Amino acid sequence: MLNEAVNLENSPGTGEGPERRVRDRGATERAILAAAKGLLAEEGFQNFGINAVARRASCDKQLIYRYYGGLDGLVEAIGADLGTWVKDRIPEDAGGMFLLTYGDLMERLSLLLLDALRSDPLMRRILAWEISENTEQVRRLSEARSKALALWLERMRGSLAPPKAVDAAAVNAVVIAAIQHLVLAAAAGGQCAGLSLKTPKDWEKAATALKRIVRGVYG
Amino acid sequence: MLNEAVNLENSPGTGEGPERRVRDRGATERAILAAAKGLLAEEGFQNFGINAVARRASCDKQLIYRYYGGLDGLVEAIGADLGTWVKDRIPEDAGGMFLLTYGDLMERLSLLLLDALRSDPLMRRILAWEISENTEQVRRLSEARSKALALWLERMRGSLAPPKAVDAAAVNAVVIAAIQHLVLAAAAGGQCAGLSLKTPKDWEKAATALKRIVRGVYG
DNA sequence: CCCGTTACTCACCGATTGGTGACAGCGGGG
DNA sequence: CCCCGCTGTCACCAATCGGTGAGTAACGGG
Repeated sequence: MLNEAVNLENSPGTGEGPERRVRDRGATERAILAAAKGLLAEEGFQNFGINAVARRASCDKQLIYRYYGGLDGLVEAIGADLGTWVKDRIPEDAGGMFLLTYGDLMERLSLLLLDALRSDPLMRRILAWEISENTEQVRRLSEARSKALALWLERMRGSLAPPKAVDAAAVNAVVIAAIQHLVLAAAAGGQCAGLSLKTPKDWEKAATALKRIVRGVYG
Repeated sequence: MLNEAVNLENSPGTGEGPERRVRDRGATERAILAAAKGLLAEEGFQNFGINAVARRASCDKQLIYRYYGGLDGLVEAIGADLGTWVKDRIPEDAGGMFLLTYGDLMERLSLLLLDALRSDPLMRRILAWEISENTEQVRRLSEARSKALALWLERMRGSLAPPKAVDAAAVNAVVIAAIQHLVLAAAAGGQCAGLSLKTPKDWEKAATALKRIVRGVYG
């Protein structure tokens, strides 16, 4: 019923067939993944859904089901893609790696992580997602992100052992928590606990405080 | 569902059962606000909407529009209600206030804030909401929460001045950021940066690390 | 040439969302 | 008394959501 005006002919001769979609599965898959990552990074997880991704990728949502098995699979693909994050963010020179003390190392790492997160909207959105939801979907993505972070830290740390006097794992977790929350709060509202986080000058202050904290613990 | 027995008399003398409200605007308004707070605290902001609140309050959503002017007004009412948070969370004895140093104070305050947030799901959800969205709605709620926190800190701090050698505002913001993120991550996934945050023993570790950090800065 | 596989599109489904207009029932004031 | 206003209920709207089944168009091997 109501099938009027459905069978319009689109004869190939007249005018131009606007943007002919080429039959290239690989390209389509890549377009979908890119659309998903871009959408998540720019809009956040709130409006992240099958329809929105398909709209952004300019393809039918059916293809998402076919190629990725739905949103879950797509999210998983994003997680897998996060593995490349590490490679992109490791300075290959390893120039600063003649650092002497664990304090030197952690100070440097803290600032590097701060900058890395500040310049990575996708990572931020995933982080915010982790905190706001606890579905299986998010949990798997979270695991991939956590693993990427751990790998990054391990690569950067090298073979320098932490001091035995303090519980370095716990202290580092607290420091990382601070960094992550600062970045998230800044991206969302431009401030955290009364401290403005907008201008480079603001960030200078935050970085100084962070350094002081790390130095206070590790000397 | 099946609201039969609504129009029964509510004579004050009889032992009445479960809280029946009959044409009582005040009670309805309170029920709506309570439903909104409970829903936000338990379910999070993801499924927080007119329909859900009305469902939980067992009333028609039209009343929410009438009495609060929609979700925005309701959220604002929650924000206003947050003012009571401070009063509920200040130990009146002020017993520990013979603290001598700023370091003593900040260590105590950090642990108090950690526990306060750990035991307050509503506050946690609002915090997560702030980080995930940046609508006008959230911004106003965020402001109320931020103000409540600042007031709490001020009341607890008393008249003890911070040392001039460090940028106490920035350092404290970083510490607060760490506390908030630890609590949020724990509530969501039970861990943060590889540090498990489930058992009291886990929290002991985190608290120790936090204390060490504060002491490292403020001596 | 035909024919099957593959890549892709479209129409439709039920459910739920935010939002609005109309209406019923009670109660107090004229 | 009647009437009006307040409280609460219901039906309905358009839009969007995730999800599915059926159909179409290109390609490539025989």
